[in-house]
Amino acid sequence: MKPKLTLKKIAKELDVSISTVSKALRDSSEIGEETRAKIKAFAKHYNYKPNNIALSLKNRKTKTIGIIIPEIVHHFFTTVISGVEKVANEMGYNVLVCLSDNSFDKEVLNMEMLANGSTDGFILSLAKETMQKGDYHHLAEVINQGMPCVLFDRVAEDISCDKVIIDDVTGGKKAVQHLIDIGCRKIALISTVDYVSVGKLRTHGYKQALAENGISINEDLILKIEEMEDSEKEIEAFLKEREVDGVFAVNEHFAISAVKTIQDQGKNVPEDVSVIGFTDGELSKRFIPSLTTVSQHGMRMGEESARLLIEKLERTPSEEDYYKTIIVETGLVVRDSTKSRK
Amino acid sequence: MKPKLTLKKIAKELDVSISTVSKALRDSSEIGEETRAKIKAFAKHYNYKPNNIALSLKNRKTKTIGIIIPEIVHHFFTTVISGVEKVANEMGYNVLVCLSDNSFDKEVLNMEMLANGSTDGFILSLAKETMQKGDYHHLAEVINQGMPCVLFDRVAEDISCDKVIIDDVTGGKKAVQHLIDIGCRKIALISTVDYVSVGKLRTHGYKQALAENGISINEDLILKIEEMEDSEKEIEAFLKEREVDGVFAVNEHFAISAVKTIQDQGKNVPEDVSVIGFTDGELSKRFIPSLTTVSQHGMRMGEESARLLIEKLERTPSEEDYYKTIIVETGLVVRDSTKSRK
DNA sequence: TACTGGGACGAAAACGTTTTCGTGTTGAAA
DNA sequence: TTTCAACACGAAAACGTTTTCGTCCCAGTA
Repeated sequence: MKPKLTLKKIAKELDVSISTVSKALRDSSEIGEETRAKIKAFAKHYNYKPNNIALSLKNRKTKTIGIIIPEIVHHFFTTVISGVEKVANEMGYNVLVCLSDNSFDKEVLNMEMLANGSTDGFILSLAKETMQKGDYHHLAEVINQGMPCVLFDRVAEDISCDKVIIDDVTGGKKAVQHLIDIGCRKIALISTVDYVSVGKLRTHGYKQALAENGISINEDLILKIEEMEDSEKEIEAFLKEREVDGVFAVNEHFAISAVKTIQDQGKNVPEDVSVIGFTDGELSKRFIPSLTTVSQHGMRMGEESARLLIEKLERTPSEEDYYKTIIVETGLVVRDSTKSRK
Repeated sequence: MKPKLTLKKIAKELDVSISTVSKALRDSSEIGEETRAKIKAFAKHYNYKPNNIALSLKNRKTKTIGIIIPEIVHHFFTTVISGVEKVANEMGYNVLVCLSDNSFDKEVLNMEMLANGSTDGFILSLAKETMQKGDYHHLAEVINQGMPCVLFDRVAEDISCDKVIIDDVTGGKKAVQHLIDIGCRKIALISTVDYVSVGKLRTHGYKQALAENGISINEDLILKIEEMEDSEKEIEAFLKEREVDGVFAVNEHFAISAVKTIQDQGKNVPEDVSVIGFTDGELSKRFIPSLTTVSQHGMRMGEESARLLIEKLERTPSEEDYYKTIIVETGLVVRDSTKSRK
C-alpha cells in the first residue's frame, strides 16, 4: 500500500521547493525549461493527482453540487438525477445525492450537512412535509449565505431562486382535452392533496379544460389522495361508486390502480373507460395496456437545473443577480389506454 | 448576504485566540468556565457550523462514500442507493453518486475523480464494458492506495475486496425448480451474454435445476442477449419458433417482453406458459398479470454494502485485514404469471 | 568596476480546522 | 521571600494546495 503522492513528497524527492513543483506542473514560465520537464516527468510517472480537498479549501469551491430529492424509488426523480449527472460531469462537477424521504427534518438536516462546505450549490425538489408546513427557512438561509439553489418540480412560490418546472396546468389541460376529444364526458380526476403544488396545478388544468369545453365541473368526480400507502384502496372505492368514461390521474401509480380497478369491474380499458397518467415512468410504457401519459421529461429537467446552477456558480459575483424560471414543456404520449379519436 | 462564520471571526469578535475558540466549542477543560460559556453562546447565537472541507483536510477523512452504478434507471440500483443512503446517513456519512453508464472509460474517470480526496471509500457495481474487458487496474489502484472498496452484484473474482452478492445460482435454481414443480417441462431461459457474471450464474442455476430433476438440457431453449436495445425483437423471434410451457428470464425487461410475445401469439399466461423474472422491480408487482419473480433485495444489498464499508473505514489500520463476502439470499415471490401448484 | 535587470527559484501566507506545546499569572506551600 | 503547581490561555504546526513576494546569481551595460 503506497500512500498518495503530494507536492511535498515530489519536492523532497527532486530536491526543489514545493512552490517550484506546483508552478512547474501548472506550466508557469517562472520555472526553467529543464526543471519543469524533470518535475512533469516525475509526476506523470508516479501518477500524481492533486488532492481535491486541499483544492476545495484553497479555492473555496468544491466543484460538487448537491441534489436532494424526496424519494429515489420514484422513477421521475431518477431520470432527473440522470440529467443532472450528465451535465454536471460534462462541466467537471460531482453530484452529491441526498434523500429527504419526504420528511421536513431530514431535508433540513441534509441541507445543513451539505451547506457547510460540501457543495457549491443545491438542486432540490421539496419534501411533501415541507410543502405542507410551508416552512422554508432552511432554504432562505443557504441562499442568504450566497449558495445558489435551483428548485425543480415541487417548488415554492415564496422562495426567490432559479426554478425548473413543467407547465403542470397546461399538461393537465392537454390530457383532459385529449379525453374530451376522443369523446369522454364524465371524466374523473385522481389527484393529490392541494399542498403538493403539482397536484394543485394539474387540477387547475383539469378544470380549465372542462370549462373551455362547456362541461360542468363535478366535484364529486375529483379524488384527492393524501397517503400513497392507501391509494390503491381509495381509488378502488372511489371508482366503484361512480360512472365515468375517462380518468385523468396525476401520477403513474394512480393511473395503474385506476386501470386495475376498472378491469376488476369487468369493464375494458380503453373501450369503456379511457385513462391518462402523468409521468415518465417505465411502467407506463410496458404496462398492458400501455398507458397514454403526459410526459414530464425528467432528464431534460435535470439537465436544465444543472445548467442553471453551474451558470450561476461560474459567474463572477459582480454580475447582477436575477432569477430565472425555466418551463419544460410537457408532451402527450398517446398509447393504448385511450380510445382512438373518433 | 452574510458569509459563513469561522473560528477566526469568532476569535476576533470575542478578542480571544482561535485555539481558545476551538477548544471552548469542543468543551475542553483547558478553557475557563466563563470564557467557554461566552464563546458557546456566541457560536450558538450566530449558528456557527464547522467547515467540512477544512475538517476533511485536517482529519484526512471526508465522511463521504462514493457509489458508482452502471445505470440509475434500473430500479434495482435505485433501491441499492436507497439502502446505502439510509445506513450512511445513520452513521454520519454523505453519499456521492456517480453513473458509469456501463462504460469502462466513464467508470475509470469517476473513480479517479473520487479517489483524489473526495471520498473515503467506494461501493460499486461494475460496468458491463468493464466486465467484458476484464480490466480492473483502476480498482486495484485505489485499493492499493488504501481506499476500501465494496463490490456488489456485478463483481469480479480477481479483485480482493469486500463483496455483497446474491446467490444467483440458487436464485436461478429456485425459479426453475418452481416451474418444474408446477408442471413445466419445456422451460426456456432468457439470459445475458456470459461475461455479465449474474447472467452466467443464473444460467448455472437453470441447468442445475433441470439436471437435478432429470430433465435434459436443450441448448436451443437458451437465448443469450447482448444488447438491451434489441431485446424485445430477439425475444419475440426466439419464442415464436419454439414450443415452451415455462420461461425463466434473468431480468424484469426480458420477462415482460416474454409475456407480451406469448400473449401476442394468442396464448395465455400463466395457463399455457408460466413466466418467472429475476428482479425487485416495481414493474413486476404492477404488471398484469403480476410477475412471479426471484427477488434480489436491493435495499438489503445497499445496507450491507454500506455497513461493510463503514466498518472498514472506522477500523484502526492496525487491525488485520481480511475480506468478507456477504451473500444476500433471494426469495421467490409467487404472483400471477405462474400456474398454481397442481 | 559598479550597477541593473531579469531569469530561476524559495519562503511564506492563506484557506479553516485541531492539537501540541509553550507561557504567564495566580495561589499556596515551604 | 522563594518555589512550584495548577490554571487559563495563546502560538504555531499540520493537512495539501496556490500565489505573492522576495532573494540570489549571472550576464549585460555604462
